[in-house]
Amino acid sequence: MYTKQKAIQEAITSLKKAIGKKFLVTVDMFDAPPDRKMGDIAFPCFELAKGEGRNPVEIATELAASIGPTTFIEKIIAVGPYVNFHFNDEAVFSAVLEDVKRAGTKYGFGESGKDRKVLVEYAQPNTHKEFHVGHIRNAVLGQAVLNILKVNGYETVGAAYIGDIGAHVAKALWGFQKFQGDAELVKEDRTKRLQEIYTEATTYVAEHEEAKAEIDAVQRDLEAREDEITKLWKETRQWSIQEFERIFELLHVSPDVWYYESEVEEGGKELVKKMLTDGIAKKSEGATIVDLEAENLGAFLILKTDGSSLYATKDLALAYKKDKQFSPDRQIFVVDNRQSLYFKQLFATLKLMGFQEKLVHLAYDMVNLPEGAMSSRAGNIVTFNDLHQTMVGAIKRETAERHPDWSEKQLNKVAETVAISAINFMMLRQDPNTIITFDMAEALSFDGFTGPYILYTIARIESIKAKTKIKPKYTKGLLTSEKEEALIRTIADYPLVIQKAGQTFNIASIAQWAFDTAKMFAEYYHEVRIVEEEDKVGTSARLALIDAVRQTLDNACEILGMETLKEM
RNA sequence: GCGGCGUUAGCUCAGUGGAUUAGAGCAUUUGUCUUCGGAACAAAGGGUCGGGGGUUCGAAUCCCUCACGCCGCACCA
Repeated sequence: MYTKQKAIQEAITSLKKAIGKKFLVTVDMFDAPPDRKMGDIAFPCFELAKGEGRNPVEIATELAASIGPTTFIEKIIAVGPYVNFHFNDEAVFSAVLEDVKRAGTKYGFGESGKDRKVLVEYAQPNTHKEFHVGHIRNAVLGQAVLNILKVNGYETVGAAYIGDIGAHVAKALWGFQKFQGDAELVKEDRTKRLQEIYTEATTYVAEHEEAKAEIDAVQRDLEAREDEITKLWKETRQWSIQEFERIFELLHVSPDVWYYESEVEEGGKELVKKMLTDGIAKKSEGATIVDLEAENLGAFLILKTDGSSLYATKDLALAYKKDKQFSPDRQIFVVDNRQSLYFKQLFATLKLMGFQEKLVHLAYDMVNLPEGAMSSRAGNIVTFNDLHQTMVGAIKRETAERHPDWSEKQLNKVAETVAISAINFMMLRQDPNTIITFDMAEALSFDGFTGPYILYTIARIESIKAKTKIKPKYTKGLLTSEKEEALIRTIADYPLVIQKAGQTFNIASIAQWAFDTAKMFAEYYHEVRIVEEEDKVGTSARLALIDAVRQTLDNACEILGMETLKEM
């Protein structure tokens, strides 16, 4: 347990003693007072008063008067219907800095997920199409969820699930044979070319009705694993997969296991057969469905009339496959919110089948362009490569101006790191349930609420540390300015932010915390001279503080998939 | 038609288990800096929290209703 949590426990113990057994005080009842001057934590008395049929203001006054100071709490004052607890700054400050020093890269880690195992499915791009900014949101969000669970003590499994089969693949392969043939294709261009072919094929089909039958034939041949088309499928599929591996690595997205739709298709069909025998599924209008009318979820289609599989066919099989391989307590599906009904149906069906694990659909909204939704069929998409290259280019130019003496290699490394921090932060700073309107001009601005601003803060602290020989060491009573206290408090808050995010998956709150903290440091830096060679004790204390800021920011960046830098 | 989500400053977004004059970033205007990195800091202007009604001492936040937008509702994924 970290200092602030300990302090809250002290407040709980005191309150319990004062109230007695008639009312249970818990951690999540505490609020933050609107103004720090009013106290560090507040206990609202509304609920307690309601139970006793009394005035909350009166109760607050009584409670405050009957509670005495403890190790971390020095004053207890009633303000209206709230009992406000003021921390003992000296005790809390040194304990917080000690926490960070002791835990280091693990500061903020908790154990709320101890002995529980969660599997997160995310990163589900389709092969034969390009990876675009919408896929980035999915992959980066899923990875952050995985990270926050890990940090809270859960055992985790991250699962990518690749759409490597189905109608879109058939169309792409048909298009490849028709438009590409044996023409030369260099390695760097091949996935981009696949996307072009897909778009071209879509346009062609719209104008040539007869092409549809040809594509259907390709799909049949493919499902029958006919030699020639299977060879082309395997080859082109591999291009996409290699590209995904490259992109994931750049984004710090690292699934533990990769599943493919092609490997669960057959198992899914068998499962449907069994469901028919068991009476869970039935035939309807030639297709196979699960009747979920009783739960107001309509009919859930699990096999097409022609006996070919659907997304649902494969998802049913995949749920069991994950279970067999990892037996998690919970499966989380990071999939866009258009799929909300689908997942309700899928989960209801699995429940009917006796599936035990807790299932959660973590929905997120789309990434749109200023002119509207992206469509890979129409080809108006911003791909990862477009965004990445534009960003790296812009950052490299800016970095070169700042560091004319740097080598090409150094410039590339820094531009790469800053670009990814900007991309990941952009995707994570906003509530998942809201549309991100992607604007390239805005994406290329690195001021304010952005990843580079956070990285810049860390680089600055590193730079200050590197310029003095004085070692960081906190001495009680030396950090008393308003900004210094604010910084220590935000560091003290961090473990609670992490714990809460582990329960709510509110990754944006971590991004917000990181920005607020970086902002506080910038204000402090402009107000106070940190290194004063003639004041060794004071400098030591300030260095201890800013190093704790750096460490905590670093830890937050790790969760957000942002690598940090000593110079940029 | 039914259901889900959304509507807060010019733009992009926080805040929604009811606490003071509703916050941030960008943009605009004006400043700061011979000193630890200006991807910085300070300040100003800018808001009937979509409309209406209700509950409450008190509502952006809870309830009802209307409007607008996006999405979903059987053989796509």
